[in-house]
Amino acid sequence: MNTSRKTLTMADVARRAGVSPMTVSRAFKTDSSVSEATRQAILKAADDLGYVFDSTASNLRSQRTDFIAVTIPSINNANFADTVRGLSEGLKPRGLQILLGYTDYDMAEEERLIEQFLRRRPEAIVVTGGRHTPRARRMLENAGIPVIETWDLPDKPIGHVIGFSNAQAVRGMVDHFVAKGLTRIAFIGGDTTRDTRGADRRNGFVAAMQAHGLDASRLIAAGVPPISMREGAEAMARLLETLPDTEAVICVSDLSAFGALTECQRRGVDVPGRLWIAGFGDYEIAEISVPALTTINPFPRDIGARTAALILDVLDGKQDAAAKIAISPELMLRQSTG
Amino acid sequence: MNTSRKTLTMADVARRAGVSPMTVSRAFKTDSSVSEATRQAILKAADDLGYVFDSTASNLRSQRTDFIAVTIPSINNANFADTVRGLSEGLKPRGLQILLGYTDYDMAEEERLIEQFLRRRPEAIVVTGGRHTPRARRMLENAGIPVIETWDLPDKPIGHVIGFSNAQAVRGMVDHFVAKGLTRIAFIGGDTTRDTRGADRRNGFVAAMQAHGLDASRLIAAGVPPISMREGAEAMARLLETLPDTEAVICVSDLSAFGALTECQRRGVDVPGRLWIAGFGDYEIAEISVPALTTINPFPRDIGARTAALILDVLDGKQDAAAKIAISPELMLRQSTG
DNA sequence: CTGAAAGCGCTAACAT
DNA sequence: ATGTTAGCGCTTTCAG
Repeated sequence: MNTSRKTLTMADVARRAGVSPMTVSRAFKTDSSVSEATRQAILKAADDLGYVFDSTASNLRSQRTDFIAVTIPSINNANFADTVRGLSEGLKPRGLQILLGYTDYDMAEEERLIEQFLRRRPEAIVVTGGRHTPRARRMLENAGIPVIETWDLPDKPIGHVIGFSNAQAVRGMVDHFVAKGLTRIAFIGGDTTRDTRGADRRNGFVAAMQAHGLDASRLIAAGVPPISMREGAEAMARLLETLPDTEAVICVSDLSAFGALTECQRRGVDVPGRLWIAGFGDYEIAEISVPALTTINPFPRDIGARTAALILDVLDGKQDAAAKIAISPELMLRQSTG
Repeated sequence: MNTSRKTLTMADVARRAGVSPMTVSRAFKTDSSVSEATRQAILKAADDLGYVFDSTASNLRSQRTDFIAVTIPSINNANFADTVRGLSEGLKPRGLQILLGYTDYDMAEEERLIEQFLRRRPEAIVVTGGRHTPRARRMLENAGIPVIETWDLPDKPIGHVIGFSNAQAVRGMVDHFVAKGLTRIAFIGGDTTRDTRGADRRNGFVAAMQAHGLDASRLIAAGVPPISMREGAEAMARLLETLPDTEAVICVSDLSAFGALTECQRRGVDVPGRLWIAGFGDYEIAEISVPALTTINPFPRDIGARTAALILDVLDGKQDAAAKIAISPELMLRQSTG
């Protein structure tokens, strides 16, 4: 590792290539007007010297960073990872780089992250969810860059929105169960103070049950979000002990649903024979587990891909009004529910 | 969204607070010498105006970005996510921010990413694995910043190393199976050209089998890494059809191992009664699936935490020699292997 | 504890 | 197609 060499600048490259620094600068931009011979000579000189372009200087002078700031609740979540992948693939052709941070499902942490990110002068900022601390909201409103809220359809969006109603998605599942003749339906979710999307799903469950005139009190709290497989299993154990006549369980995510399923397997409770189980997210495990899990697919990758496309349009000036793009989650019926 | 307001600078804040820009600069640094009254007045003025500190200018002038560049093979992998979490938690107290990129298990993509990252002038760079393209290697060697290779123990490290031998970890599992009297052992892995750690695991399997004088040819290629649960299931289907007398299968990861297990469940093949299955990574699913999966825990979070600690030491000048920290993966014996 | 001057390395703007 | 000049918004450095 070479730690001693002094920093090389474009002036060094220019001297070696026998041109001005400005020409070096142009040679490093693909689209600019430099003769091909000159460009090759410059790139060769740069390579010989071991010059590395300095973005920090470029960023300041050009007032462009080519960063897109993105906050997600957790880095360890296949759904959000898919969204980031969709985003990243859409942005890469334009040389935009993602500045990724995770909030741990904590709005105070989100606020801190947003502040840090805005100081880095990103071209746009993407946040997960439509609820924020007042200060975070103010910072986003005044950021002077495109703001995109995802994974939700907030009533009062800050800027652009690409998402779906978590409550309504769960309602569709409840409606399906009720149509199949079930009435004793439970919900396994996390502490509602943290994961606002999880809370929205739970609220959707309660509202849907009440709309059908059914008991909406079979609610099992599984701990602090994100709910793990283990916590799903523990919640299922409690459900089986306290409300053994339950006919179906909707879990806040596929991970907790799978955990719940394994608890049934350990106890010899037949799924779907004695109990139906459903999740949320359409993680790979839902498709492959035995039995396969009924779930809701919110198309995480599409959310990312469409967010990327929107950002490019906005930066190109092709989109001036605030966009509101509603994703339609799909109910995926599988063996775990009959 | 306010898109029109012109950019505010420290000079604006200084004017409003009745001080010089330099004092404003000091007020924004926690440790600097400004009277508390002045600092409060300045922060209030900044808040009133809606001023947001500009890191791009700070970065250029101070020649510090507080970025730590990190490349991982995939963003959608719980093991790497845990490493990033450990890293991030260790770096946060010092205000260091992770610049995260994923290579898709592709060394050419890694090279591109490293080049992009180095232009951003990070304080250090962390890469996953110890194999790189020649050019990537050269860039890292000449970067002039600490380089940490993780998740591997390369023969010729570039700088610091924090990891383990993937081959040796698998060897330990083979040894265990052989000690239990098994001889017909198979390996399910991906195309070996991409995932070098996966290839190392496969090589470790072959070497261990040969060391025991056993047939090492029961190798099922499951496709392009990363191997999904579904691909694990498909590989198991092929294994059961072509080599039905196999007694145990070691899979390149827990995800493929779980997929393989589900295929056995669909076919009524008893695990561990007729066949043993083991994975790698100690993902949550290995612990909770029924039967629980035998696996190897490489302590991903520790890798991240120790990498963070090392970076802080190096930046503080407390560590000058290249560190080589060997993690000892642990064999986790569970129901899927007897 | 506070201020003035200078400059980090690049590129916008204007020449030629 | 290439060069010159100036300056992006901070912070280093030196004074007081």
